[in-house]
Amino acid sequence: MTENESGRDGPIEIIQREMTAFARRARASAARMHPELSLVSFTLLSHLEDRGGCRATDLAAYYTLDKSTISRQVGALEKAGLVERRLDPDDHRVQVLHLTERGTGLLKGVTDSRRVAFRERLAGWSGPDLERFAEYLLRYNAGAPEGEVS
Amino acid sequence: MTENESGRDGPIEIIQREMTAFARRARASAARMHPELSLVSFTLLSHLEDRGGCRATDLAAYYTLDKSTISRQVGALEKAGLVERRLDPDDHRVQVLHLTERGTGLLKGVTDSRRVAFRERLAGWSGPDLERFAEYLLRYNAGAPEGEVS
DNA sequence: ACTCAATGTTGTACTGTACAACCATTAGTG
DNA sequence: CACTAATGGTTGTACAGTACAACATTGAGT
Repeated sequence: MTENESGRDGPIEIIQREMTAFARRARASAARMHPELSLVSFTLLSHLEDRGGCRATDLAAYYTLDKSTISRQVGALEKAGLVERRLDPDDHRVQVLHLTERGTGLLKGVTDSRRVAFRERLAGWSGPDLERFAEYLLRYNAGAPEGEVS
Repeated sequence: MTENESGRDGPIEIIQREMTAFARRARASAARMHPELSLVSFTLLSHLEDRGGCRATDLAAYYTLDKSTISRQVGALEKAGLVERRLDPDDHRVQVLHLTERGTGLLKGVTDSRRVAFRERLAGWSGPDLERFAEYLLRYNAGAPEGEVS
């Protein structure tokens, strides 16, 4: 092994820098595009839609966020009428969270316009390049350290 | 063009989701790894090192941050002894920012340990895959919307 | 010389987040 | 069964990061 691992450090440096750059911008960028739904809210709502409802604890575990953070986020989403809490009849500690109709609608709008933005941004890419890039990202994120599953 | 642009939407959806997931985690992840230097501080210090010193306004423009944000960030970095402000003799409005010795040292430490982390995370990747992934990320970020150059 | 632009700092406010203390409820054990 | 422990959630508090607007200082252009 050479000093920089046989030239692997070049690409690694770039990957590090570019992922970091992206991360630094993403929140603000998302906020500019969708002032009505932050990146965090968007992902929480998406998760709710994917799962067809889940508990606050599940969200906390999935996103590695504190339960208090989730509690307040969900509180805000509820106040905005995007989410509703249903008491679980079997376990009265639990509130099952569901998208409201309004939440579903807003999520759909934002999802669509995000898709359009990504489509535009990736417009010049060939099909195979898109597929490889997607695959690389999956692989990269799958290797996330302990407890950072998404 | 079919409804979903000839199957391009699959990968696009994945790219969107995975980039977003990464962005959501990056800050907290960086903070866990390096409690002594936030992701933002790290990038500011890096920029200073790259450029060999620059003005607060340059940082603000480069990172699309408000000048007040930069002012306070730099203030904190200065208080921590990582950065020093030198009055520009030609223009007394300007402070040229430079890494201190301590700043250089800390930056080096964090940079190294980040490199190690990324190396580990990408350990199973082939050379060509690393290169392609790096290339894709560059290309992707180069296509960032207006004013989001890094 | 006067006005205008550029550089920064400070006051204020909001979001996202964590941690710790707490309440309510359920589960496990002697 | 009764008590203790674990689980689910909320609330108090604190901090980082950020923006916007008002301001002070300094330099530039007519």
